[in-house]
Amino acid sequence: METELKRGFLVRQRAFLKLYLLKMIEANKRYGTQFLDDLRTEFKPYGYHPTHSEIYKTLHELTREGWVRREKKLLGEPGVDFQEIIIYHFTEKGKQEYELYRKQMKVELDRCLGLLNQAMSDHYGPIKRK
Amino acid sequence: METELKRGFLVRQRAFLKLYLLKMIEANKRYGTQFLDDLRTEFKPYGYHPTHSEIYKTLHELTREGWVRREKKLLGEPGVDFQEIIIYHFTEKGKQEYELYRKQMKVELDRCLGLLNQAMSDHYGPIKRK
DNA sequence: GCATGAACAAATTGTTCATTG
DNA sequence: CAATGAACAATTTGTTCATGC
Repeated sequence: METELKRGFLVRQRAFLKLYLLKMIEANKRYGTQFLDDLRTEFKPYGYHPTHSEIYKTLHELTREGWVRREKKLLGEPGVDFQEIIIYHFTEKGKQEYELYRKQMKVELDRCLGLLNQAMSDHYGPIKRK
Repeated sequence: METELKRGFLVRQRAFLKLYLLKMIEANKRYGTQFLDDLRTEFKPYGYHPTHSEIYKTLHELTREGWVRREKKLLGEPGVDFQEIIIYHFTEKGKQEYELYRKQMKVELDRCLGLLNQAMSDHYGPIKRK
C-alpha cells in the first residue's frame, strides 16, 4: 500500500480519498453512497466532484488489504424495506494501519502544499498571510 | 487548451509544468534540458523529479498551439562545437495566451490549495500559521 | 555523449453497463 | 429504483528506444 502514497508530483486522488474514507469508517454507520454524497458536498466549494467508482474502488481496496471488513445490512428506512447496504468496520490491523497512514499522509499533504505554495510564490509573488 | 487546466481533483502535472516553462521561455535563452535541470533542482526539496519526456511534450504542445516558435541553435560551449539545441521564443499570440493562462492558473492553484488545506484541517486540525 | 523526439507501456481515473434485492 | 460492483474506455504520465550531431 506504500506505492499509492506518493508519486512525485501531487498526491493521487485515491490516496486522498482513502484518508477521508478511513475517517468516515471510523465514525461508523455510513455506507458507500453516503460517503460519496458527503464528500461531494464537502468538496463542492473546490469544484471537486468524486465519482462513485473511485469511492467503491477505494473501499474494495481497503477490504482486500484487510483494513476493514464488510457487513451487509438492510437500509432500515421507512418505506424502503429491502435495500441492501454495506457497512464497513475496522479490523484490528486496520486500526493500526490507519494510524500510520494518517501520519504518512500528513507528510504527503505538507509536501504538496509546499509544492503549490512554491509555485504560488514563483508566479504570483510571496504568499500572503492574513 | 482549456481542457488541461482543471480536472476536478488536483491540477495536472502538465498544466503545472506549462506554467513554469512559459515563465522560463519568457526569461529567454534556455533550452529543454536546462529547463529540466532547473525544475528538478527547484523541486528537489519537494521530492518532485519531473521527467524529460513531460518537459518535451509540454514544449511540443506549446509549439503546436502556436504559443512559441522554435529556433535551432548550436550550443556555443567551448569544446562542444556541434551540439544542436532548441531555443523557444514567444509568438505574439503566445504572449497574450500566457498572460491569460497565468491568471487562470492562479485560480486553479488557489483551488488546489483550498482543497489540500481543507484536508489538513479535516484530518489534522486547524491550519497553523506562523 | 548530449539534446531532442517518439514509441510504447503503465498507471490512474472516468463512463458505462450489469446485478441484486 | 438505490446501492453496489465490474467492464471498459480514456487520459495522463513514465520508461524505453531512436536519432542527429
